[in-house]
Amino acid sequence: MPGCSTALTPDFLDRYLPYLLRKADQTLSAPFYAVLARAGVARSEWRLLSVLQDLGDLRVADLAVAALSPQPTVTHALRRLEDRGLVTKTVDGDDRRQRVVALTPAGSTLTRALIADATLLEGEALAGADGLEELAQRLRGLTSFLESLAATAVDDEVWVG
Amino acid sequence: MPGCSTALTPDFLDRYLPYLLRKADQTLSAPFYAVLARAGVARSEWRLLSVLQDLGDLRVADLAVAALSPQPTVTHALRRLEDRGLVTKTVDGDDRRQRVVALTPAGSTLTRALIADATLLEGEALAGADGLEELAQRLRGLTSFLESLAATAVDDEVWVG
DNA sequence: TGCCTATCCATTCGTATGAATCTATTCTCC
DNA sequence: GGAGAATAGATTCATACGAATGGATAGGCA
Repeated sequence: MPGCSTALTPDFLDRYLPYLLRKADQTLSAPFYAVLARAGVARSEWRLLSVLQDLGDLRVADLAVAALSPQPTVTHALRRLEDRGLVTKTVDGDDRRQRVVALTPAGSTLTRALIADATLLEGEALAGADGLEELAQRLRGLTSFLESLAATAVDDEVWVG
Repeated sequence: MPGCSTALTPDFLDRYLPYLLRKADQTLSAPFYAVLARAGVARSEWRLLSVLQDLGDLRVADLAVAALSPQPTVTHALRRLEDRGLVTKTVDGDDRRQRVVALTPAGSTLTRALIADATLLEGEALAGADGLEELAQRLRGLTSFLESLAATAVDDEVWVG
C-alpha cells in the first residue's frame, strides 16, 4: 500500500493564516477575474493599473512594491500596457535612471471602469456579510504589524553584521 | 503633460478586500518562501504537498480544488513531484479515469518538516499580534459565506436556464 | 447493446513569470 | 575629480502557467 494515507497534521491548513487569506482572496476575486478576462487585462496588469489609478504616477520600483509584484514582472507588464497605450513611461528629470509611470487618459478610463466593476461585484458578493470593516481593519493592522517587524529585523541585521 | 496624475479613486485599494488579503498573505508568507526556495520546492508544489499531508490521499480534481490551483497546473506539478519521488499516482479501481494521489514516505517526511518550519515562522511572525484566532474565524466565515452564495447562484442558473 | 453525453485527467502550446544578470546613472568619500 | 559602491530599471533565459483541447472511461437511455 503506497503512500501515507493518514493525515499527520490534521487541520493544519484550517489554521494556517496564509492559506485562509489566499482562499478568501480567490473566492472573493473569482467573479472579477472573469471581468478582467473579458477586458483582455491580465491580473498582473490589473494590479498595476489599479495602483496607478489609486496612488497616481509612480516610479517602477514603487509600483512594484505597491502592486506586490517582482520588478521584472512589472517591467514586462508595463511594456504590454505601454504597447496598448494605457500607460506612459517618462524619464525623470532629476535622476535619469528613474522612469515615472503614468496612466494615459485611455488607461485611466479603462481602469476606472474596472474599479467600478470590482466595487460593484465586491458589494454584491459581500452584501449580507457583516463585520467587513473590522476584517479590513484587522488585515491592515496585521500587515503593518508584520512590516514593522520586518523593518526591525533589518535594523538588527544592520547592527549585528 | 502626459498621464492623469490625479488619483481619481483615492483609497480604493485600502478598502478593497482582495488587495488587503493578498498583501497580508505576501507579507506573512515572505520568510517561508525563502525556506521553500532552499528546499527546492516551488510554491505550487508546496500547496499540493501541504494539502495531501493535511487531508490524506486525494483525486486530482479534489486536490486542485483544495490547493486553489487550476487542474493543468496541478497535473504539471504532480509530474515534477512524482519525478522526485515525493508523491505517487495510482489508478482508482472503481473508476479508472480517476488517479489517487498520495505522498510517499519521503514526501511526507519533507512535508512535515516544511509544515514545522511554516508553523514556527508563523508563530514567530505573529507573536505579539492579537486577535488572530478571531481573524482566522472571520476569514473562514467569509469564505464559506461566499461559497454558499456561489452555490446558490449556480442553482439559480440551473433553474433559470 | 449502441449511442450520446458527462466526467476525469493528460497534453499541447503560446505566454507569463521571475531569478540572475547587465547597463546606465548617481552617490560617496578620499 | 575620479574610483568604487550603490541604485534604478531593462534584459535574458529557463521554466511555470493555464486556457483550450484531446483521449479514455463511465453513466444514461432507447
